Amino acid sequence: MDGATQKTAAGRRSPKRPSMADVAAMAGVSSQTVSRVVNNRSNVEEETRQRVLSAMRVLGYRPNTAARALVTGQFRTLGLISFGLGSFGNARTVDAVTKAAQRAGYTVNMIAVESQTERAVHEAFDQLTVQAVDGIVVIEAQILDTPALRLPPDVPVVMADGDVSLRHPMVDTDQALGARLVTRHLLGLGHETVWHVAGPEDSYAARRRAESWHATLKEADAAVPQMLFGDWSAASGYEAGRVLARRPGVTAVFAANDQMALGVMRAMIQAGRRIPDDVSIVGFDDIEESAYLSPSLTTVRQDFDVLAERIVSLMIDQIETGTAPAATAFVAPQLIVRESTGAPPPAG
Amino acid sequence: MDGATQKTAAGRRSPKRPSMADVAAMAGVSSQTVSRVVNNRSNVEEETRQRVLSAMRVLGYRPNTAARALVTGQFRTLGLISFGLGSFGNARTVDAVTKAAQRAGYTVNMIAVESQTERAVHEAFDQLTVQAVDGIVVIEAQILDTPALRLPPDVPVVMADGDVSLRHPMVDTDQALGARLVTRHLLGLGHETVWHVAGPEDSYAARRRAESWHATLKEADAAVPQMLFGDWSAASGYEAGRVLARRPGVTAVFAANDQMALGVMRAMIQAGRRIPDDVSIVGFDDIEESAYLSPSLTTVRQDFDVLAERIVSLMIDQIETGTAPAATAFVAPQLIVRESTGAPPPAG
DNA sequence: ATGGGTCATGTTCACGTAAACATCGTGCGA
DNA sequence: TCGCACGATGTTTACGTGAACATGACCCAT
Repeated sequence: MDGATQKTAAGRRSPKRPSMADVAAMAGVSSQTVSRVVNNRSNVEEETRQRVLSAMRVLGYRPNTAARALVTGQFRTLGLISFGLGSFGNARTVDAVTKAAQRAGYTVNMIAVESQTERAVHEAFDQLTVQAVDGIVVIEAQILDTPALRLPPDVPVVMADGDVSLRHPMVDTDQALGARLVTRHLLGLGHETVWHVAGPEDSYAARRRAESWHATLKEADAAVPQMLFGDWSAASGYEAGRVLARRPGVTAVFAANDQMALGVMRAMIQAGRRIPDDVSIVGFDDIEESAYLSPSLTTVRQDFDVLAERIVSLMIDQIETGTAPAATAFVAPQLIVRESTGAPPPAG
Repeated sequence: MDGATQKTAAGRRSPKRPSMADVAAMAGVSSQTVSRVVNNRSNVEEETRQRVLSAMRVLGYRPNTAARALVTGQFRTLGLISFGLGSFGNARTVDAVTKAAQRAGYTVNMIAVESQTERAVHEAFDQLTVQAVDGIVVIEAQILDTPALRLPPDVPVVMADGDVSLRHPMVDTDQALGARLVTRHLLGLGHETVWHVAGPEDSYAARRRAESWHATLKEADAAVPQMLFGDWSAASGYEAGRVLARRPGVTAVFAANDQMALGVMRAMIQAGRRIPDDVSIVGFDDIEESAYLSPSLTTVRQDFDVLAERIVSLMIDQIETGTAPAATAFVAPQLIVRESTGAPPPAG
């Protein structure tokens, strides 16, 4: 808790880990030669290399990251900031980024911002810069909206789900395309218009989906009904669904994610509406459950693996070249048509 | 890709970060005094401390983790190993552990093992020990079953979902209690017996749930039907559900997680069975969706936050005392009764 | 044959921090 | 009044690595 406690916290590892010097002594070479072997330099004679390698094996040598980082200034670690793994999209993104980073030889350091109070956000970033990272991936860029948040100017940043106006490279699913596919699909089935249950107002992804839904309706000369807002949760979708169920003439609902869609479905079913006979419902994300609901849910599938690959490669470019590419990359999503959508009821 | 590339990867941060020496110079003290201020030592005069603090602020000083770790041998970082965030339980556990670790001043370094081949597991652990961590949390202890995997003997380990036989402290939900609650609930409703769709055979959690289901049936003198196996996915639950739907007399099914329960539900509904009138179905996990299914799903809720708190505190105990408590802690889960369970059909 | 270039290897040093030890002043008890 | 303990601060050093530079052997072209 205080200074004294920290002093006792030294956690002695009894048999001191072997260092390069130990390996060098056993192999009968200088520690610099060991360093060359460890780093795969070309200018080491094969026989020497083998001798060093076997000494390393015998002693169980592991390079000391701290010492290496101290010298090179690199940590081969990425920081990852989000509001947590609660939402499907976040969890999938974090999972995919972690795996992509691993493939590139980087480790991922996770930071969860528990609330968007200025203090919480600051603490998270402090922890990350005090901690050793070569770059920061921001999963939900609204975090950056915190007033007076100054990112350390010398750390590369890549955003997933951000806004072009923020001065960092961004990689995201083409949310607008996804929403357009949904809206056109429903209009194409004969629905006069499409209602929308949007995600929270401060989410860039939610905003882009809503804007595109709006634009697509206008393009098609369809009426643009009042939009409802949720917070991504099934509970909020359920609330919105109860409102929509009371409204006659609602034949098609586009929820901004699958969980809200599920809530809408339940509210509709409870109100006696059949899906898709009376109402068509579409989600966004394609969570694993969606294919097994009854009826199964029409939705939009994002390619998180491609997304993550791009994020990581953009990140590593920045780290290795030291320059910030102003790139903004969009990954195309895919409409998955299932049982929850169909033609509007004839009365319609 | 090769050595030469790494050499150019030096990523120069133009304006060198200030070090303790810089702060010391500006404040007119020795760098050791700066160190004392940074570490909150008591023996620094208040006026001096203020002078140092203001110099730190002016220069934007941040302690260098690598240098500190090199000296202290501590990183204030926990390694977290799992198969990824694909499953709900994993994602929730990782999320909660991250947040708990953060509260304790630790950062979390995630490693995903992509497959359980010996090579993949080894790579993951190598990355983690090369990387700097003070301890390792293993989310799915089957990872440790990999033959010839030698954990570095000097790194503290805590398992979530492991087996007592493995020589590490473990913290887990009381899976046996959860399964017993489910089985008793169904028997109490009048079902003659309960069928079980288990998780994969190599999962300790799945095994404990299955064993407890079995034992509870025997205690009640109920017949113990043949157990089916899934892989946690809704798809595998669906397959199992199709098998069960063909079988007359199946009135109650306990699936080892909610996603498989969902698959079973869909198969039953497709086969024309009504839930819960004809068949009762129970899951495990209480994923967010379960409350909003139609019918909503009876399930078992795990307390991931308590779990994570215990994991982290056990971890930190080990790190700070250097000793491994042989503790095994179980966290009690809770049965959540919803619409998917009811009395068996009168035909019986 | 001799000088310059190349390759394997060794030596020295810096990175930024905290521990261990040294120094200096100050106050207090005998 | 003297000596000693204690508190504030400074000095030296180790931590493990990789960069820069140094050394020596050997080869090839003139």
